[in-house]
Amino acid sequence: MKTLTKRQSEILKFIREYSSINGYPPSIREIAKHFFIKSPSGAKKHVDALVKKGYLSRGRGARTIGEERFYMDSVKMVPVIGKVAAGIPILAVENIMGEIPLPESMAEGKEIFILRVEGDSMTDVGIDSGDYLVVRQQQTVEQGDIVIAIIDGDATVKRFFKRENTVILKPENKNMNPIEVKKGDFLIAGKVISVIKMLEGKKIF
Amino acid sequence: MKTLTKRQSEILKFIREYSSINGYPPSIREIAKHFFIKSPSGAKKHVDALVKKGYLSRGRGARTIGEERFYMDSVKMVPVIGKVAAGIPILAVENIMGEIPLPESMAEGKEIFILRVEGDSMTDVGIDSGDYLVVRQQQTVEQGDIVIAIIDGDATVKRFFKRENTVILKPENKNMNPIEVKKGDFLIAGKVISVIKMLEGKKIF
DNA sequence: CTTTGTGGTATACATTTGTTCACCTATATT
DNA sequence: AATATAGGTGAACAAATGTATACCACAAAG
Repeated sequence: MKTLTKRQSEILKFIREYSSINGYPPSIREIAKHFFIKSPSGAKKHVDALVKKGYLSRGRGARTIGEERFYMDSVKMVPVIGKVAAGIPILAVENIMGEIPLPESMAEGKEIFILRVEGDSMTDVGIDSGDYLVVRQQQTVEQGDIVIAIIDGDATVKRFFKRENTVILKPENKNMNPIEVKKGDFLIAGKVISVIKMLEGKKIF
Repeated sequence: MKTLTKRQSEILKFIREYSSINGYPPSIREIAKHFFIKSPSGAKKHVDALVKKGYLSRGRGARTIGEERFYMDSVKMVPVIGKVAAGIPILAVENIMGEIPLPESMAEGKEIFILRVEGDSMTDVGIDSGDYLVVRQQQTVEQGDIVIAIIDGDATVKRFFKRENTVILKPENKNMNPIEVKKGDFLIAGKVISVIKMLEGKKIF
């Protein structure tokens, strides 16, 4: 990647910060204003230079500065699900808070999403409140799998056991008791395939 | 959060996909064009509705549709460290097995690396053999931090406690005893900032 | 029955924004 | 000395974009 002048790198930094805060990039004139450049063409030259050097891309109309992000093909963008709204499918836009990149090896399969854990139902297997779960959406799970079950519109993490006519959803926490539910009274949203713990208390979003 | 009509949710989805691909949001007219709506005001009404319901925000000029609480994390490549070779700095090329992409929010800071856990010294806090640790390289750690300590060239995970002239490295496992080491007999390679558990037994490499 | 929300067409207009051109000043390179 | 790159000013213009208004139709809620 070609090197940038001090000024160019200041301007790239501003564009990134602005985009991150607002969700859309600055206009040429806004860049000029921020750096006290009195003419739009002054700012435009910097943007042109950054495009030429491969740091930015441009579209046609107004305010179309894009950041050139070239992900390797091993990167997969995975949606992060917020509060699950009752009745709405878990992967509906209403539930998606954002997307984060994960390596393919952590997110193999088609319908992968991430959920934030609330509650202490699985502390005995190292899944604590605030942790993030990588979940593969699937209806059929196997004996003993850790699953996301939706009961009364609420998403819960439990270990799955099948009985003859019912299903046992067992919390991995000595202080909590397993729940026995009939088929039809719950939905399996998917299987937990990995757990991400943020030890410094940070949130992904 | 208020529910969306089918149409509104289609349009929100389009705006997110467009923004994710281009780095800037679509214009009102581009939305109209995509959905074969023949008048810009037709599309504008949908955007207005999405703003009113709290899913979008707007700025002043052209192409200023912002996404309320929608985040796209950027990618950071993080090296995965294999067996730590005695005497060689942990981040030396000899120790690096490969790199995986992680979101910035999981890998904040300069010198981040990933280690695979071997052994059961931290099972009581949910860190099991085979898990991956995201570690920030730093010499100074605080009371109670989970750290990577190098003793006799071997990397081990322990909880760190400082005494007057020694340091206690405590395994979080009821069956194991804390080790007391003198300053100089060990090295702090870094602090564990997050844990990744692969439940299906897969390896990152 | 009236109101509200949804979803749309059509037209006109104001504003923002991008772009170009001419010209200026440095600094570094050939 | 000539040339390229970086950084900038100023004015004029073209294009893209947002907005307002009027009007239509349908469905749900009061």
